[in-house]
Amino acid sequence: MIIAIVASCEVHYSGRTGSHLGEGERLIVIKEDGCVLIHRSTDYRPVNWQPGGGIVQAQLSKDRLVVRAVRPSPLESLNISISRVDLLACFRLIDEAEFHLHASEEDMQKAIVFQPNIIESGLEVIEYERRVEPGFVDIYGVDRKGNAVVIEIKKDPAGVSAVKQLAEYLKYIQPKPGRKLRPIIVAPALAKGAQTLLSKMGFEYKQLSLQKCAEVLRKQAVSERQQMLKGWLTE
Amino acid sequence: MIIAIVASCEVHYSGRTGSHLGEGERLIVIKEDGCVLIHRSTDYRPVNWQPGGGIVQAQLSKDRLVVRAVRPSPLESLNISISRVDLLACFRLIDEAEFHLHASEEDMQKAIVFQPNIIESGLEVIEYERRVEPGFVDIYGVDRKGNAVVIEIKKDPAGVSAVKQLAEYLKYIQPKPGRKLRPIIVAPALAKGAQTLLSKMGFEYKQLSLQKCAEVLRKQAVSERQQMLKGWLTE
DNA sequence: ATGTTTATGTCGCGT
DNA sequence: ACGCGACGTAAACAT
Repeated sequence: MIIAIVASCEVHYSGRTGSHLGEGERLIVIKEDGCVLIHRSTDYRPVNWQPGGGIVQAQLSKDRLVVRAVRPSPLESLNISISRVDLLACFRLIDEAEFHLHASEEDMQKAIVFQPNIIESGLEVIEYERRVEPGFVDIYGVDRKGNAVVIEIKKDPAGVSAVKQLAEYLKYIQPKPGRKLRPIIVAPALAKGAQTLLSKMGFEYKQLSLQKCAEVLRKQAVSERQQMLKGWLTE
Repeated sequence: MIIAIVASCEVHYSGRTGSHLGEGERLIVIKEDGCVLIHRSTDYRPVNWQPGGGIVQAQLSKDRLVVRAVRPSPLESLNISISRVDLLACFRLIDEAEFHLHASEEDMQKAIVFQPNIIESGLEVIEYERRVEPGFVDIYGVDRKGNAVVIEIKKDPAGVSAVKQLAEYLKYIQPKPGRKLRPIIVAPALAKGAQTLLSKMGFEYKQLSLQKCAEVLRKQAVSERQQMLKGWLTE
């Protein structure tokens, strides 16, 4: 259930701080979890609001309709005093769809840590977020032949700056004697000028999409859930 | 102008990261600054959105209405594919009112600077936002007996972290020889564990409400207006 | 255009 | 309940 109201109203807020908004026309939205939004004709953010979880009540007082939303902790209350209603629409929204946010850079890292073979067969991850002087190396590992692998992950097309960043890290990393050091850029794509510098530096590039990582993480979530179940069953 | 649409739709977002939301009924709001909000039947935050400033366009494609909102920088686009519209309402909201947010932490500081006796009679403010190594001391002053007073202001109930922050500042402040240094926490209330640490450190606590500060600032505004009038009259 | 700080930030997670 | 960190944080402000 969701209620959308277009009305002329006055708004008072009092809680962590306080606010007042004089009479004017706004869009008021009240949702079934008790959250309340008051939107003016511009701005992404509501001018006043109340997060869900609290109590919402309405009462007729003199010639105004007063809607009050109170949150217990932290104690704060929102008062909407309505003088005229131009639209009042209630809808029971039928919406069973799952919302899916694709992998961010951190998720790409998690996916590689969980399943290093999405980069290359035989790769083993030794460490991630390894501290080096200028920052953190995303992933540090060893390939099938024992060579050191240093991976820089980008969720956006990797540009010249990504290559330079990786080059910077390499100054502080020494492979074991007799072992090669393989710097690899992992990203969904290579940006315009990056290929040239990449070749010049002798770095490798491995294409990896956000979708692929999301897939791996879904599998991981499933397997973790199964492990948990197994744990309960054997107790 | 504000457009409120209740419709069954599918949403794709692509930009800094990506998301997908399958078919379902939602409330879509499009405002005159080009911002777009997609709300489900719960949650304070929209499930998908686009901040204002970009381009919003709509087109009929086969048997679906596609609304597309693109932001140039960072480049990201929101695609809403609508299969059925249950409500479409447009309003030119007449709303000239000023929004006023009162007494934030900064206003508390202003109130104390303008009228130090709300903290304690005889207090004089020497400096505010005084730079010390780890940050800024909210207020630095001298009490009636010539002791140095260092005030840390919190608009929320002051917790352990506030006490620690004040303690940190003290390391960098030396009172004149023979004078005491009085660290004071000013806040509307003390949070749970703060009292213990406060006593241990030997700090003081002065209760000050946002309402009180708002009152002081109102008086100040009035007196400033009177000063200004007086100035005009004597010109 | 880019970086830094604030927010009635909100939200989720661990203690 | 509190503390801490992440967020498609967004927005304001300074550089």
